[in-house]
Amino acid sequence: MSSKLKELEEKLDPRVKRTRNLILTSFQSLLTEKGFESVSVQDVTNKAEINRVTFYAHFSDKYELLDYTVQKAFMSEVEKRNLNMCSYSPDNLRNLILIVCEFLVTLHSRCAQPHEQFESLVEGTFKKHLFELLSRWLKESKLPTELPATVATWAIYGLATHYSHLKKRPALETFVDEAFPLVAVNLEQFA
Amino acid sequence: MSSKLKELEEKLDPRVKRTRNLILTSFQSLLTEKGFESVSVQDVTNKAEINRVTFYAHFSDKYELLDYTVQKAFMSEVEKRNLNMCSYSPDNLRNLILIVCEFLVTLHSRCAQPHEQFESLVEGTFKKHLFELLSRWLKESKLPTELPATVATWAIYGLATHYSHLKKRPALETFVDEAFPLVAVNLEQFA
DNA sequence: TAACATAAACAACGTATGTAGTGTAGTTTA
DNA sequence: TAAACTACACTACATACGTTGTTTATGTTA
Repeated sequence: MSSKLKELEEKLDPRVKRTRNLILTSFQSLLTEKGFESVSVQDVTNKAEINRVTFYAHFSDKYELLDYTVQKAFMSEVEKRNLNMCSYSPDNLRNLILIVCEFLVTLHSRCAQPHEQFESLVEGTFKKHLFELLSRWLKESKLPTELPATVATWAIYGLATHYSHLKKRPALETFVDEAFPLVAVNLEQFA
Repeated sequence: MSSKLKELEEKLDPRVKRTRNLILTSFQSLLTEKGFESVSVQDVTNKAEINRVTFYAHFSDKYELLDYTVQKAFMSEVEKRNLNMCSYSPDNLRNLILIVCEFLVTLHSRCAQPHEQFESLVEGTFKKHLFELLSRWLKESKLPTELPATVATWAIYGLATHYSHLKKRPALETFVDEAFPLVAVNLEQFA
């Protein structure tokens, strides 16, 4: 899945790779500086030292750029922890919850004044991939998996959002201990 | 809560009420015609026959307008079914799930090509109110309610989104029968 | 009804967006 | 290495956004 994506990316024209990376890194550093809402396409292309029009050859707008960024970040996390090709187990679930929490905490620290609109956008992208992953985990089951996978996806993302918004965050492990059973109830039949 | 809001609105300058209504109805009909993404502030004010600048005296942008619209719609649904001031019971939960599903189905029928960004925005607003409602339901409990309320909020909204996106939707009652236990597991301790 | 307060209209401005056309320079393939 | 391809730069344009200042009209209060 994501390895296919990598292959595709590696075969690209070096100019394209270069430009895309310039856009990505400029975008990320601007995100930390000023926050998503106040970053313009102009800003990105200025920092990347490319022409503004070139930007539109790669992304249709800054929302698609955000999408792409989030997707890349999530996939690299998942691969790092080898969660991509496994099936449901309590341990895997714990790790997954953990990843999502970490991801959102990091996101908040790396993005100045993350406002609602921004978070909504990230959420949409992120959940899509989370759902795919969970569906893969439950795939071998003979039971219907759509609804449990849906509930789990949303519950995990919801809990992680909650955690990342707390003023005084407890230790991540502590939180995951509390959160885990709330998600696991509906998945245990697949263990 | 929402009654307070109504009181406030009724004391408004008639000119304000008039203008706001013009904006709201124009917006809604444009939503059905062209879909959220392709509606501009200009469009709204043209149809409402007010000056574009006047719009900004009422809403800071079209996103805030959407926010306001969703909020009003949700609250009126909740009040219609008297779900506002009660506490957790299986029956209330069923009705709540039902409302949310209906809301999203209606939304899709009333909005041309609802795209991701649009749905994300609706979701943000909607979940905020859903969470408040559920928290109110669980309030009297001595148990901690934050995490269960969070999970329930997200699970309900997730399931409703899933339902509203199905090509061939089963009868609403049937779906709610399936969905209900997945949400209720974590709330039964409050019954 | 007179005095006051303020909502809305109108004109004008600077900025960001997204698109189109043309030329140039870097990349791939034969 | 020559030919074909295409990513990028640059110019230009039409459109939408959000704000400011001024005037007019409508509503409120004394």
